[in-house]
Amino acid sequence: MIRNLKRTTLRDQCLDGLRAAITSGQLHSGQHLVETELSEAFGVSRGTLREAMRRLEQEGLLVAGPRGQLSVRAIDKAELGHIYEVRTALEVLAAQRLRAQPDHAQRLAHLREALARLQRVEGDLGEQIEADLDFHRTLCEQSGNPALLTTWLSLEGAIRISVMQAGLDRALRNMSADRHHLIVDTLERGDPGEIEDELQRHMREAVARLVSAYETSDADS
Amino acid sequence: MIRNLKRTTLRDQCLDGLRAAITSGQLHSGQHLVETELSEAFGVSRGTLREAMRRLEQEGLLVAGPRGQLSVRAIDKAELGHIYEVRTALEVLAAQRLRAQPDHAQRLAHLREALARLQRVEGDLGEQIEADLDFHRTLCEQSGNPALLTTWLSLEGAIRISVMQAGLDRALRNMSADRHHLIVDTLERGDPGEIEDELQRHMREAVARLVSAYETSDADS
DNA sequence: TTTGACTCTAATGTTAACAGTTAACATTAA
DNA sequence: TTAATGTTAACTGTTAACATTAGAGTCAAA
Repeated sequence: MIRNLKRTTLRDQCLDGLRAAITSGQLHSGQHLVETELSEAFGVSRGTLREAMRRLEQEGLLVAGPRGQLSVRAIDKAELGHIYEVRTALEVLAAQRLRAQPDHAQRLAHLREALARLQRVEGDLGEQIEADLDFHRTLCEQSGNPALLTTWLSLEGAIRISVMQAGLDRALRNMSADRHHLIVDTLERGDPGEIEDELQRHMREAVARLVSAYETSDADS
Repeated sequence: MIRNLKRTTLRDQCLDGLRAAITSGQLHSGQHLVETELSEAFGVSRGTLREAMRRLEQEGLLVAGPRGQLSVRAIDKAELGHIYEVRTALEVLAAQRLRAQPDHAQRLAHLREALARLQRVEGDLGEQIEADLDFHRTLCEQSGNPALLTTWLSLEGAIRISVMQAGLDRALRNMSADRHHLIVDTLERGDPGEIEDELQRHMREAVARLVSAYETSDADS
């Protein structure tokens, strides 16, 4: 099979590298990023790095301070709630649209696949968060609405930061494939109201988990 | 009175200038943008311009072709439908959240203000589209959820391009303040289902208008 | 007519250096 | 001692130049 070869620019490598560093916690929330240090660390020039940073800025992973100084975004409890409110609305729409597709059986199969992966990696914290996000991303992909996926992706960075801030271990405690099983089952049954309720509940619980982690870390400090 | 001086970087000026050029139709859909030409036109270096372009790329106003060549995004009928589907979901959420705020009366007042402007400019095409977007943006602002506004803004560029492609005159024909009056009235009455239905209808009609404009221009060509 | 090698050009990718600004520290004078 | 004023170091804003590559065009040989 002949595929398009992918050309990878330094800028894109920086982008991926930075994103990974942030979402893995190597660069923690609030940390100030110095262009000169980073460009040296990546072995690229400042101009190249800056383009990547501008992108991350708009993705919501970085925020600009008064003098243009970029730092890793910190997300408080209120913002977390707001983000998940939007996220929920998007995924509810995704579920409804998926259901309305003529080939929804096939699309559901993709979702079941993502679910299977989620079960497979149960126990591995790093993999589990990836599998979880993958499941929800798949839901948006299979909605048949690319704009919906794009919009969801614009929230993904912020979601990852929230999880990272809450602490991987805390965030994932009580988080299992079972809950996602419920979503797929509900989707299969196909009652729109039921689907919405199930997703609302799923998200509400996720927020509660993350917020509680915030509070215990508040107590620590 | 001594005020804080407004610090405006060249990058941000380029950003605004480019956005304006695109959404005003000076740069038409599909047009290829050459860095060297633009940087010369703006009187800035390529590096500075590139940062602005990267941002517009992620805003969805520009798309990158092979070898990184950026051109003004063209939106087809299918994409238009997808975008408005997401937009509708966001605004429905905004309306529901606005309604749930403790000071929703005050927030509704802001919306009425935007409505008044819409009535005031009736007739002036350029102003009308601005007032229309302003109304819907205000709805998101007054939802009390900043993340919702941010997400909506990430669609605004694409929406403007759609309108521009459809042609200002065609897009705005049949578009009146009356229809927005209905939204506010429904919001005031406060029945969630009714609010959703009204917004759905509003958007469905908007898409129909825009798509019909596409088709007549298809016939022209 | 087509293929292949070659050149040339135009555009983006990338870099290094310069300029301006801020914040912290050192110095001086009252 | 302290408050005002140099002074310096660090960082971002900005630029100009160099590197690389896709694409068009040319031309000769099969």
